[in-house]
Amino acid sequence: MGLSKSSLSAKAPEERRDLILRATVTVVRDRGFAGTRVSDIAEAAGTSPGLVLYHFGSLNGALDAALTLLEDEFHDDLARDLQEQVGPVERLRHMGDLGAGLGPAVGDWRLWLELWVRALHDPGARETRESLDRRWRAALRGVIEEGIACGDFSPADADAAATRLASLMDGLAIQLALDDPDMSPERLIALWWEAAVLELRMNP
Amino acid sequence: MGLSKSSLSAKAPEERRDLILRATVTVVRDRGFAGTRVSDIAEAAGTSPGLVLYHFGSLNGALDAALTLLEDEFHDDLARDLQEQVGPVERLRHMGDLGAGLGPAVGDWRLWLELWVRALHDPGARETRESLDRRWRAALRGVIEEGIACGDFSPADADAAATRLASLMDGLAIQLALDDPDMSPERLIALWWEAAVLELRMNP
DNA sequence: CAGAGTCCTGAATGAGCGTTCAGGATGGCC
DNA sequence: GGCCATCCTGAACGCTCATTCAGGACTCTG
Repeated sequence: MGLSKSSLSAKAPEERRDLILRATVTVVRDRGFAGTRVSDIAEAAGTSPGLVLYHFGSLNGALDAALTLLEDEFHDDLARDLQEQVGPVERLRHMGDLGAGLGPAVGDWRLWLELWVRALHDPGARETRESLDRRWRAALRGVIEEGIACGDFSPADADAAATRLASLMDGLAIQLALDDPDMSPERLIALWWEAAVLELRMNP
Repeated sequence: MGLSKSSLSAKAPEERRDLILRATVTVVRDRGFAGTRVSDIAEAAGTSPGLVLYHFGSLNGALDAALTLLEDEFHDDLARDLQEQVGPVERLRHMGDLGAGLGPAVGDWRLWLELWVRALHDPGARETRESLDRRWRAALRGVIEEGIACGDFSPADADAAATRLASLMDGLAIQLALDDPDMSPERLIALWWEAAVLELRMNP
């Protein structure tokens, strides 16, 4: 029995660390930052509270590390996802799908809400939030410019249109995250797409 | 000295209760729901922790009561504010100002963020959130219909336009609440108004 | 195979905080 | 004036955690 126990311990510390990180994201997702305890993370990761602190120094350290993991994955997923699409119209449409939670890139909007509130009080979270937002908006802006270049889009003001479409997505997604009965992924996509058509004066 | 102390106590309990409620809102505004302690509220209200519990039963009771106070005031302020404006265009413009934080009705968007996150985990907050949202959207919807009736607005889809304009306001306001360097009250107003012009096909 | 370093555990510690409570003051009522 | 209900205080209680720590096990190195 000593063996069976030890087969789990001291084995592949990097894997363990990563496991804990993902467990942290999971716990934050349904408990929120404020409700996440060290023991919750440990339990979700199938390990002991001590190990969480061993790897990350403190609860806050684990939360911060989870945040940066999230940021990196978001970046990679988004870049990969968009590359798979051909042409600005398809890419734009795909960003709508991502916003509706259909892809891995945006993930769960509840996490975004949590991040926003944490950003109100924690400088690290504030930076992560800004960085994530910047990347998302830059991607949107890139798609729009691509569309302008090839004649698919002709917005009156590309900058304003990009900001509005990004903000609209946030606002719609809030309702989705909060399970508002008036919102659904399909409706979000439809509403957002119509706004995009309007803003970008798309050529049919 | 016994007198000077007693002059503050046991005097106007309703006032005291209200004072505590307002103190609660203040504390939540800059500490957040998760960071608000009973002693913070007591200190901000210039009273003792015991009294907070005496009036509201528990910390959560105080937070909930503060939330309903907020909801009522929001409702009253919004109705009054809008009545002071003449015509749908003026009213719509005023709603933009309110969203930018210029009026008392919307108050502080940081509180809205906090409310959203609390709504993720607390049923009471969820209801308050939905109610506030409904009222705000109903007001917007009312203004839009008024504008349609008198020919100022002619949106392709009034429902969709209302939802989008409300959501856009939320999304823009998040950046304002988070002190995003790319956002300011003036920019929010301008961006939102342009969207309204576009969505509602306003007659100039 | 001995020793050292790394990884891991879970019980102990101690701080922070919600809540309780015993008691004091006030104001109204008879 | 005496009495009672209400209002109010702040010290004390007890619980919930984050964090510490002493020790055990594994892996690698020589």
